[in-house]
Amino acid sequence: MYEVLAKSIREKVFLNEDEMQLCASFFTPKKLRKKQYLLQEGDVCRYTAFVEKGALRSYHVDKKDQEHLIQFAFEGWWIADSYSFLTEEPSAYNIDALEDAELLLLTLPAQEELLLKVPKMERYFRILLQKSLIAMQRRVVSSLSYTAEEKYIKLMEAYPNISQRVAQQQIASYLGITPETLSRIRKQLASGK
Amino acid sequence: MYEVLAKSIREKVFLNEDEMQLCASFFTPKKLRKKQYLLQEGDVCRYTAFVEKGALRSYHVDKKDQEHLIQFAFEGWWIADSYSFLTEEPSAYNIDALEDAELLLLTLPAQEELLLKVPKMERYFRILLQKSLIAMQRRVVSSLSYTAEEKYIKLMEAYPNISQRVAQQQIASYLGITPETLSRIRKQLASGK
DNA sequence: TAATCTGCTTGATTTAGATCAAGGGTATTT
DNA sequence: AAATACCCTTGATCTAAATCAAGCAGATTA
Repeated sequence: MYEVLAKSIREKVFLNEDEMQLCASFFTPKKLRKKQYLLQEGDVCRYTAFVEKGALRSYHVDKKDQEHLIQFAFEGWWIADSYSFLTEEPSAYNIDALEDAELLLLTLPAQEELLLKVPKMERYFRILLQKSLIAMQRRVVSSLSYTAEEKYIKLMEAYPNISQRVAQQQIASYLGITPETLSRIRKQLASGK
Repeated sequence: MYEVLAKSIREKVFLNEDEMQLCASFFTPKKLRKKQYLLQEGDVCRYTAFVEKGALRSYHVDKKDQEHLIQFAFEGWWIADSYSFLTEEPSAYNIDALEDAELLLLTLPAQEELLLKVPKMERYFRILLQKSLIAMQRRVVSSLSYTAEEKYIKLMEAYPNISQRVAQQQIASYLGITPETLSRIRKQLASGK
């Protein structure tokens, strides 16, 4: 159950077996069925979730009822609404499972105690956040600088297997375009290059 | 010279005077004139900069020579191209001063040593990154979910004084719209609401 | 097996915002 | 004080992508 997490941690900091065990003890395992919510708009985000298996997404629903995908999370990734998690204010986002999933949940008090007992984990989270920030920043640049087609190509280069895991409408939502536009782009790329 | 930094640190972690002094010793002060570069595209980003005074921006120039503003940085903020800083690969971005500025620079080796000598700073940087990530995420949601006008209104709500500090074209670039469109939006909002 | 969903495609039309172009005001430079 | 640069505004036109609308194939359910 904790292999993926242990691997994620060991890539960034050195923990001995005891520390790793202690660390694991702060997490609660949870299984999620496809389409099941981990977080619904209006609720406080009580967990940061580590994905051991499966796939989740976080998304925002605008006033025209359109979904906008904020983040995918596959094996080895974390997902949450950090703002709601930290402030305990109701979330404006939703998180649900795109596939059946196995998660390891960490509450805010558990995280705080974990960081007290295993201070090396400060480093783990710092490095993690650094990487997330770089990815987010890249996405901002992408949304500012590129056309729909360029954004799609860049996404496919960065995550070549993503189209095997998630529906095209999810990818369209992530890119900030409509499924129709994505379909036309793919047609265009498939034909005359 | 280090007051703003010391305040930023004390808001997040407790350091005694000695630790604070030690901490400060890893930074190099630097003054930048308006329009002067801190980082140019193609160079490796050798510093993360803490802004003690003044204002900077990071931006990307696309193939049509258009600038896209990634981030503003005023007093108390950090700025860098984290990707280039961490990987030592050439940066795709530029950073320059919007106003004369006073910076405190931290190189990667200096940061590493700082974190070794003052491990509490892991926590400082973690908290900092958490906040940056939340802000970035909000920006992604904004770019996916809102119209130009809504994005502008939200920016003004979040940073009411920004228009006194930076030119409208910079704000337009940050929002991902043209200066013409921003001008029209402002006219619209000023008149009949 | 038929029936209802769900996801994808394709076509016609619309639209938000971009682009192109010009003019005016206010700093900054000479 | 003139010259130059920079920034903002306004108008006319264009365009990438959205919206609206159908139809179809594969999966799920009855």
